[in-house]
Amino acid sequence: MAEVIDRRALRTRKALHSALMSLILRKGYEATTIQDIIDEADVGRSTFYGHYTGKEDLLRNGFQILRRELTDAQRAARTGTDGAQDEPLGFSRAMFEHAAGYADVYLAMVGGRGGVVAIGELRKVLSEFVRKELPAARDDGAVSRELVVQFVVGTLLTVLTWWLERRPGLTPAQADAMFRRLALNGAGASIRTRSRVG
Amino acid sequence: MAEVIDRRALRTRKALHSALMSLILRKGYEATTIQDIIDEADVGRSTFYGHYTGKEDLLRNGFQILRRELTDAQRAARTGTDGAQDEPLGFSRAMFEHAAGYADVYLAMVGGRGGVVAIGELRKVLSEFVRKELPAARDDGAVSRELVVQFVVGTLLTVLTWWLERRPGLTPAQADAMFRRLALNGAGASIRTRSRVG
DNA sequence: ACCATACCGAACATGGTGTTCATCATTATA
DNA sequence: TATAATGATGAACACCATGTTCGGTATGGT
Repeated sequence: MAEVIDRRALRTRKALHSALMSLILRKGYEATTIQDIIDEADVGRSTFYGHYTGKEDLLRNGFQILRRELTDAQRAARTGTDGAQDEPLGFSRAMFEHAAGYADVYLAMVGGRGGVVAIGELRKVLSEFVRKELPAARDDGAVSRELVVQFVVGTLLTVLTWWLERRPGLTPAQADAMFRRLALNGAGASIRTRSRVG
Repeated sequence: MAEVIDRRALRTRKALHSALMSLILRKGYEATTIQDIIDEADVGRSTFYGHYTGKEDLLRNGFQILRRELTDAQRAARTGTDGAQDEPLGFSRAMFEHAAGYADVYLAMVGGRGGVVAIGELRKVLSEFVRKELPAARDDGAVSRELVVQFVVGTLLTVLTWWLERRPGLTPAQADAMFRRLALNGAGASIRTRSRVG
C-alpha cells in the first residue's frame, strides 16, 4: 500500500520522525507543536500536511516501523539460539535487546513523555506479542486470560521504564531476568519478610 | 494554607471539578478545552483563571482531595476490622472499596482518558501508600526495592483498569483478590500449563 | 534533457489562550 | 438591615498554533 519511492519523500519523513523524537525527549509529546516539528526538521508547513494529517498521525506511523522491527528481531532470535524459544514468556529477551539498541526511542515513548498515544500504541504492540506467547493458557476461574495479558504487558512496561530511566547501566539480560521473575513469581518473595510460605 | 471560606468560591470550584470529570469521560482530557469546561460549568472565563492557572492545575487539585479521602478510608479500615491490617499489601482492599464508590471518577482517570497528568498523579498517590506498606522489605540483590514498588503500583493500576472497564460487575473483594494473587505470586500458575514447578 | 512530483513559503480564516477591567451580585458582619 | 468586601461576569484584547490553498522552485526518475 502506497509504496514510497522518491528519495525526497523518504528524506522528509525521516527528518520528521527524528525531529519528533528529539522534541519528545526535550519537552514531551503534548507540549510539542507542529510548528516545533517542522522547524526542527526544516520542512515546509504544507509539506508536513502532505505526508501526515497531524502529529498523532506521525507518531502512530512510527509504531508501524517499530512493530516491523520487533517482529524481525523476534524471528531472528527464535531461529538463532534455539532451545530457549519455548520457555514461558520467551519473547521478552529479544525485546529488551531491541530496546537497548534504540534506547532513545524507547525512552521517548515510555514514562509519560510520549503522551497517552505513545503508551497506548506501545501497549497494543506488546499485547500482540504477549497474546501470541500465551496461546494455550488455561482460563482458570481465578484470573481471566485477558487480565493475565494486561498484567504481563504492564509488568513489561514497568521494568522497561525503570531500567531505562533509573538503571541504564544494567544489561538487557539482567533487565529481562527481573521481568521474568516478577511476571512469573510476583513480588511475594521480596515482600514477605517475617511470614513463611504457607 | 489558603483557607477557602466563601460559599461562592466553593460552588465555583465544585462546578469546575465536576465539569472536568464529565468532559474527561465524554471526550478525554487532552481534547477537553478550557472553553468546554467553563461552558459546562457555566462559569465566566476570568472566574476560572481566578481559581486555577489552567486545566492541569484544576486536575492536579482534584488529586489532593482524592489523596485525603483515600487516607481517611485507609485509617477507617485499619481501625475497623483489625486483624487483616498487617497482611502484606493490606492497604489494597480499602482502595478497591473506595474506587467502587467513586467509579466514575476513577474511570475518568484510568486507561488514558485522563491523559498523562492523571495517570502520573494517580501513580504518585498510590506509590506513597505502597511505600508505606513495604517499610522493611529487604532489598535482595535480585530486585531493587523501588522496582518492587513500581511493580506493585503497576499491577494495582492494571487490575483497577481491567475491573472498571471490562468487569464492572465484580465486587471490590473479588478485584482485590486478583490483585493480591498477581502481585504476590505472579502469573506463573496461569501460564505454565505443561511444565512442572521445578 | 524532460517531465513528473515533491518541496517551499506566504497568506488566510479559525479557534483556543491568558489577561485586563469596569460592572454587577452575593456574602459576612456590625 | 445597611455596608464594605469579595467573588463573578462578560466583553475586549493580543498572541499563537492549526489546517488549508496556491503559484513558483528544486530535485528526482527515466
